[in-house]
Amino acid sequence: MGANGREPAPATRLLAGSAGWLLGDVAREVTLRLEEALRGDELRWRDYGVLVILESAGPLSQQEIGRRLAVDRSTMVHVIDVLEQRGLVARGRDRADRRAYAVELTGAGRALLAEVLHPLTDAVHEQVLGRLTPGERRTLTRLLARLAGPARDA
Amino acid sequence: MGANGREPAPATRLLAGSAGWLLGDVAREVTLRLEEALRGDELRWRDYGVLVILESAGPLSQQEIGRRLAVDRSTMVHVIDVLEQRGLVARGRDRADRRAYAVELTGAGRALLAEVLHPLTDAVHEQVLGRLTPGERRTLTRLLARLAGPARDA
DNA sequence: TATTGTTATACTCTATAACTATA
DNA sequence: TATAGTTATAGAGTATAACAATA
Repeated sequence: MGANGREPAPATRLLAGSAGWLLGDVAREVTLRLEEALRGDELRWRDYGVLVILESAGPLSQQEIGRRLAVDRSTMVHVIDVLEQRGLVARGRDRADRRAYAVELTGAGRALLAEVLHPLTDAVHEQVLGRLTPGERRTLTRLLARLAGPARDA
Repeated sequence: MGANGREPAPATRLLAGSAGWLLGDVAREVTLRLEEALRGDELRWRDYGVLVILESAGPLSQQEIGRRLAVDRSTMVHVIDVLEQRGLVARGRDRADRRAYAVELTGAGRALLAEVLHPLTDAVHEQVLGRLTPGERRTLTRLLARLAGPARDA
């Protein structure tokens, strides 16, 4: 009898009007479609985040990965457990600090990203952004990049 | 020891680059700031959504409100309980269907929206969008409005 | 004394199922 | 028989606190 799959935020399409609300609406749609797309591989948005971080930042401790995702280290234990059981990451030891793991992508993890996950998310972005012309898209990207910068207070 | 307040989505600023990821980053920042701003009035994003929906769509049943927010009716019971206890909404009876409530804004609810909550969210939007010139902002709004339309599949 | 990973535990959020009163 | 609201309950998700190994 549920109305939800397992979405993070409510779908308040009613509030639209200003750029702020529209932003939320569009982003929510992207997120929902991404979660939906990843479901086929039994991955959550967060799992994908771990893999992408490891791909771009090499071996990291569990705590460091959690810090970048705003997830507690105690929560990371299970997240990494699952990814390790699926053979997508491996817990190596950090030779400089034997308390910490050096979590790294396996070949399988790297391949899954390149062959499945990245194309999947590209496709989702394409579905949503495809309504714009290439020129409009460049404009949008430029404006959003201005907004996405660091510290910005009124 | 937590890394979170109670955010919905992880903060993966690392993935930025394309419009799709930037969109998520900016929207996440808006959401975090909104939750933060509403915390002062001990309201969650969802509570605000209920009030806004009632403001724009008049008295509605709990189930209908839940449908618009993608929240189950069993969950709505407590949401409305709290808002009612705070005197922001009232459970009237739907005279056409005595099974259903006709939940409506009270004067206090309407006043809180007008005097506190709407200004608050406007301020948050201003903080994030304020980096753009008025012209850029109009452009952004126009582009997002194109994206926020209904059904759009590749 | 501080930190990484771990575990046990508790708390929050939300849905499912069963119940009631209506329809 | 079906529906709105309610309640009890269960599950997912995630944090806090305490512990072992290491720094």
